[in-house]
Amino acid sequence: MDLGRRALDVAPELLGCVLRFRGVAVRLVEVEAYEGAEDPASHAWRGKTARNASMFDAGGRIYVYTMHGHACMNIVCGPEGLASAVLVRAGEVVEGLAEARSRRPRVRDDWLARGPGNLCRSLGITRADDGTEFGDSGLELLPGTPPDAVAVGPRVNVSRAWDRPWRFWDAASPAVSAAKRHPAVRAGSTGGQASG
DNA sequence: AAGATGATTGCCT
DNA sequence: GGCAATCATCTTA
Repeated sequence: MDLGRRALDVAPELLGCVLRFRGVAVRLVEVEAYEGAEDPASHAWRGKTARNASMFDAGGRIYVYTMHGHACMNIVCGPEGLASAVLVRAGEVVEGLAEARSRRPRVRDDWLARGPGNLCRSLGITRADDGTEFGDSGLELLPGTPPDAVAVGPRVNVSRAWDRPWRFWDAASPAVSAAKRHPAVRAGSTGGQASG
């Protein structure tokens, strides 16, 4: 995966890829692109701050922020200074199931990494991991099985630029979050209906 | 130093 | 579907 390109190009290709960290690996099934200064919904829209600094680094590391007490992670893309990143919203646990279960008790396996906060909890990612580079601390991004059908639609819970269809998800995955709130505006190869 | 905000979750109706 | 919980970060004074 070439993370030197902008997030909008990288995001759909990340679907199906496997993210491994701290004994748990997830197959990515839902992502959103955020395009820095040109994107009013991005944390980087108003420039660099102490919180989003790692977003401005060159692609190949993660940006982790906390929101309402939950951690959320982005895969930073593009050249240094662009602040282009892909929010990882959901995945399916494919490795370290016992470990993931212990971090999220009383949740069905399909939903262990459903939602950005839940995915980070399953992987053991916290704000302290902000800026970690792929290859460091056991953080890995591996090729995997791409979805049969990729659905595209507006991003979830953003108050600005809500109409940009920059959310991509595996139309067949039960781990995709919040599909009810926004309809798909376009669908991939098999034309799958995404929300359920 | 205090108040508003937000790329969320989970429980209640 | 609606809303309260909960908190780091940013804005404003």
